[in-house]
Amino acid sequence: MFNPARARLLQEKLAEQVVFRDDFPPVSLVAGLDVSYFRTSGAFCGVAVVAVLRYPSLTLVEYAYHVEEAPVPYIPGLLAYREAPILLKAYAKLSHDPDLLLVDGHGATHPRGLGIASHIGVVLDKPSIGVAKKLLTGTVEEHQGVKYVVVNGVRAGIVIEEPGRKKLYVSTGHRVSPRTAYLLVTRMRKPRAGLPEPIRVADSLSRELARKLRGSRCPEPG
DNA sequence: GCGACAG
DNA sequence: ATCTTGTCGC
Repeated sequence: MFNPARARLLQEKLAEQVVFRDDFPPVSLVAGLDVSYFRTSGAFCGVAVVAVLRYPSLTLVEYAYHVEEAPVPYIPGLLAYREAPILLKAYAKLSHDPDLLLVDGHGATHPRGLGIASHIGVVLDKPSIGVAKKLLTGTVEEHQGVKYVVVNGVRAGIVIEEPGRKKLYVSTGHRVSPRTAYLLVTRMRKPRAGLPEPIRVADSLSRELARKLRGSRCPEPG
C-alpha cells in the first residue's frame, strides 16, 4: 500500500543523487514525456507517451506509449509516484536511446528537491529537464536579468517569460544546469507554441490516445 | 491552526 | 489531469 510519509523519505534520499552541473554528450535525440487520463468505472486510467525527436530539427523520430491504471492518487509533491511508473513502462518500449529527457512537471524546484523530472532522470541516470506551467514551491529571485526559482537556498530553476506567451518554469532534472535547461527549452519552443516541441508532441499524442480509449477497460498494473 | 499545492 | 460549447482572435 502507498505510504506518503515513506514516499517523502525516499525522495529525500534520491535527491542526494541529483547532479546540477551539465554532464551530457552532444544532443541529437530529445524525448518529451507526458501523461493524460480518462475516467473509468472506479479509477483514472493513465496514458503515458514518450516522443523522441531529432535535435535541432525537432522532427518526430518515434514514440511509444503505455496504458495503465493510476497506482496512487495525485498528491502535491508526490506526482512521480502516480506518473513515473507508467512513463517508465512506455520508455522501455522505445527502440531509440534519447540523449536528453524533457518531462512535464518540476525537477529540482520541488519541496524536497526531487520533482518527477529529477526522479526519472536519477532512476534512468539520464540527463533531464523539468518543464512546468505553474510554480510548486520556492521564490523567484532576479539576478542580472535572470529570474531564478530558489528552493531551500538553491537556484534550482529559471522562469521563461516572453511577451505574449505562457510563462514556463524550467528546472534541473538531472545532469543539466538551470541555465542550460533554460537555453535548451528556449531553443525547442517553436515560434508561437507554449510548450517546447518534444513535450507538446507527447501531450498531443497522449490526449488523442486517451480520447480514443475512453470507454474501454483499463489495464491494471502488474 | 491556516493557506498553498506540478499533473 | 479531467469535466465541457461556444466563441473571440490571429
